[in-house]
Amino acid sequence: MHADHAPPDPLDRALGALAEALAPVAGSDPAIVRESLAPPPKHGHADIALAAHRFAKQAGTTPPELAARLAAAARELDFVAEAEAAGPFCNITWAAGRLAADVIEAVRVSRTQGGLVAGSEGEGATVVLDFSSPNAARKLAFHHLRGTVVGASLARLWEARGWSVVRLNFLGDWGHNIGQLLHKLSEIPAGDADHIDPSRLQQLYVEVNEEEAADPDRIKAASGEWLRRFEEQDPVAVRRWQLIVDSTTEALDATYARLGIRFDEYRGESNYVKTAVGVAEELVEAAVARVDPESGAVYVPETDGLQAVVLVNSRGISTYEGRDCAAAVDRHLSFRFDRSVYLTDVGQGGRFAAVFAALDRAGFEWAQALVHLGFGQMRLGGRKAKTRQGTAVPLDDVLDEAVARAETEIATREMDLDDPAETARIVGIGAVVFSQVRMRRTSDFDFDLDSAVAFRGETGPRIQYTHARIMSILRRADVGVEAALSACDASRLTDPLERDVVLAVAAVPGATRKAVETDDPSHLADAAVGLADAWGAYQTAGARERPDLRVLATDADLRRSRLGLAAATACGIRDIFGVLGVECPDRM
RNA sequence: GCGCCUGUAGCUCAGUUGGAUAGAGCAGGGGACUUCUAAUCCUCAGGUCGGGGGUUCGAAUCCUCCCAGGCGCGCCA
Repeated sequence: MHADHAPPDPLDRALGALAEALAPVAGSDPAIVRESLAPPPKHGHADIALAAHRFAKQAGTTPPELAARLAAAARELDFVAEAEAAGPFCNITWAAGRLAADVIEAVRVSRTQGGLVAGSEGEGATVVLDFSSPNAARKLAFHHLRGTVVGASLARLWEARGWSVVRLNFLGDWGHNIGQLLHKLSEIPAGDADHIDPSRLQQLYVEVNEEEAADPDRIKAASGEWLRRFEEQDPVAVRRWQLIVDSTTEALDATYARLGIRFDEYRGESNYVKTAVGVAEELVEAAVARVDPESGAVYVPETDGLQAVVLVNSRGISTYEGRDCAAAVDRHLSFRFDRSVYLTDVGQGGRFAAVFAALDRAGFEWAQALVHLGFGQMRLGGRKAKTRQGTAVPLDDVLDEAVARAETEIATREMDLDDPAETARIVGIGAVVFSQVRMRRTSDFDFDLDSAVAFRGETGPRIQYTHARIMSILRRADVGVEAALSACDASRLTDPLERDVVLAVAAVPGATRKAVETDDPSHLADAAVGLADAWGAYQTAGARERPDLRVLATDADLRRSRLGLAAATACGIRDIFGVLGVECPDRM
């Protein structure tokens, strides 16, 4: 299943071997047994369980009897510590020392293979990912946050799994708003027109909208006229348009940089305004689209559950959907993708489904590789965070606020840091980023800066803190991560609290696979929380009521074992946060 | 009107495709700093899984009907 050079996954191997051993007893296929293995409810003590109900009839016995037989078979395995029937369930506990040794070794090996999140599903394949999708002349706003952060995370995840990823930003650089600005720029003296400061552009945008509110007819006419001039490649219009786009991307890139994000491609919507008409004609020739005899508009009629799509309006101008079609063609020609992904809010799913289906029926065989991934709607204090001109919350403001709060928090502690401001930046931004990837991709959720930046509970900063505490221990021991992993004798890690940490580390590869399968980085966030929970309980116990669990034990062998576990945990957190886009300071 | 989505603790969310006594975090109560970083940890309390009916050994999960929200539905982007 896994490519040779992907790091080993001991838990996966153990589950596979267990399924192989139990399948004959259950009278079923190993793959089916494997799928049925599930963690028991919280109150149980076992690590993994198999419900015997579904196999009993086939095995010609009752569920409790079969569970007993399964337990007997499981006990024979050297990596199983105990197995027992509890009514119709067979509960299995892994042999702690054995699993720990495999897990630490897997982490050690993974250091040279791209980390615990590495994999090879995407080897040799190219995926184009369209995400963020801002509009010209507007700042990146709060409502762009989710798609931007999740998209960047997916891009890193796919790269870790071998894909060649094209990060593509589809800029809204055409339409009424652009027309307004082309017109408004008439007010700028020619001498200033080499460059427009982003904040100035923003200001012009607000002003022209105010003017339009006061005198709609005049501004709409002027805007339409400028848009037409731009389409005809009028030199003045083209130059103004370029100023707008340059100023916009300058501002956008500054904000993206704060989030550690860069794009490989900016493709503006305006590139497709004309080519979309040609693509629409192709769809008409393929009998997928029609020309409305009355209006002259080109549209794809409603078909089996898919909404109708207008490609060209009655004035002969392409619509957004028409441009989507043209852009899809362009992406195929430019990148020869194996998969072309559009990450937008879930509400646009219907539209994309209709567009993709139209391209497919028109005979573009690559249209099968077009997929829409939706993310849940963001709410701000229970209200819809909508784009309303001028009133949208700039993302930079949110980031500034998060960093400011981290600064305040840092000021209250005694830890002396080389660069408190830099730490505050990492913690504040990390808190915001983590809040976005924590939820399942498709869940709507209510964003509240206070809870995102609370720095306690299931937050980025708490996980960063866990990592920093581990690094602090390694510093005291004067040992590096690699050395600690190599020197570890994991068979000494037998305390239940240590076992929990081992299991949390062991869960990382599986969580990554799940994230890939579901195109959802939140499963990685879960694994990171699991690491922080397990390590936090262990380290705090060692520091308080359980001095026998101190990592820096006097017994040299034990100390080496625990340092190895510490290093493995730090690696797990770092590997995951690397994909999620959260930095991990060594001190905080 | 048609279609899709959502409804789980006071709040924000999980729930591994039908399995055991439905889980976390926050907020609330009670504890642990001479100790490897208290941005931590331990503990308690908190639920008719929106409601009714159905399917079966077994339902938060599948079917159906209601109720309450949200989103989309041929010339906006």
